[in-house]
Amino acid sequence: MSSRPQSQRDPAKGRDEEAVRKYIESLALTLTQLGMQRMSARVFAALAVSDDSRLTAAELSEQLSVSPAAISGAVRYLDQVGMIVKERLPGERRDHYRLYDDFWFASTLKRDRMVRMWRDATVEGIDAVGPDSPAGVRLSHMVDFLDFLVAEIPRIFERWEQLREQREHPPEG
Amino acid sequence: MSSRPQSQRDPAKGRDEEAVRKYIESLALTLTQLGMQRMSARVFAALAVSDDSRLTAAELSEQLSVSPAAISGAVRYLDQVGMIVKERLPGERRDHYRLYDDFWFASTLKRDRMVRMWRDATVEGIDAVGPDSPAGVRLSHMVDFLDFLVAEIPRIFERWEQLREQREHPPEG
DNA sequence: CACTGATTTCACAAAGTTGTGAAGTTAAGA
DNA sequence: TCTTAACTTCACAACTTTGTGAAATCAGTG
Repeated sequence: MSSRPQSQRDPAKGRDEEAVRKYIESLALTLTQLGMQRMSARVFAALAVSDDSRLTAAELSEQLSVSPAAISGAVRYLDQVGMIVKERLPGERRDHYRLYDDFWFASTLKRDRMVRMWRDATVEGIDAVGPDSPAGVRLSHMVDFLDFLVAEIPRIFERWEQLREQREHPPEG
Repeated sequence: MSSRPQSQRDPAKGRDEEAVRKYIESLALTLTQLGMQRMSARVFAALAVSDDSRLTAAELSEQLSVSPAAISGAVRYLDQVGMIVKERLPGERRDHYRLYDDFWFASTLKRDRMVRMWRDATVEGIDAVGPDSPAGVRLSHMVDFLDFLVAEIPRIFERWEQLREQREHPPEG
């Protein structure tokens, strides 16, 4: 019993397609719980494991076993939030969808926008309950925290960039 | 025309109930878009604007115009993720639900758990596509970033605590 | 220990979301 | 300009989620 009957790694391809499919669904599930639409999450995951992070709608449709219509809707969303680009080389029939390498920024910028919305809504609330009431004071603290967060997000990414650069060009050659 | 006919600020109460209700819905909407369940978001918002951040199920039910059953479900969730506490003073009939003042921690800890899940799922993915394939390299970078994030989150809160302390006890008395 | 008010659970109805097939639109190549 | 492959849009059906009323459970109080 040294072979794996169901989850077989094909030496030619170098990847265990069964496990890849499982991973796609597992990553998609996590992203869904984080608030991403189901199909968009699956498309995202499929692109992430594709070797050149670039697939056509037809390939996505086949790999995920869904209709082209579903792909169309999913990529529209991913495009809007800036996580993928649609590419068509001159003289080509089909679009390719590419994952942004720095999609972290894109997805986090979206969250940043939400925090700002939260903050702005809360400022309205302070006025409504009265700035000096206990609730008003509490809401003011909330705004302080949200302002802090908004200011902090760019710093986090700076730090990540630094760290990445250090890894790619270590101090000692 | 110096009075506001619909959105009236009652001097006795010191708050514009109409505007408060609007704020509750607006905050709830934002939180929903951030991934919180609708009713839980409304309960959270209602507690945030209540003067002592403490309401009974009946009060919540009335203020939000929903059944006690709906409140029951919403507070169960909020309790699970640690954003509220259920309190009943000895010799009382009804529970009070209180907003954690440092609910930021709770809500962010939940997100932290998600990031870890994402990270762990991705490690599985690396094995599936082969660590040396282009996809494998890309997924490794993803893991690096997620590890960075997980490490960063506690530091952010440390910084917030410092800032808050400075505000409350400024260097010059 | 029975009574009563409060909360939770459960089955179901209403509302919302998601993916499909089919029809419509766009653009490359003859 | 016509043909055709590829993508998008739309109405609808399947599925999921959410909130309700009614019944059950729980906890104080006489």
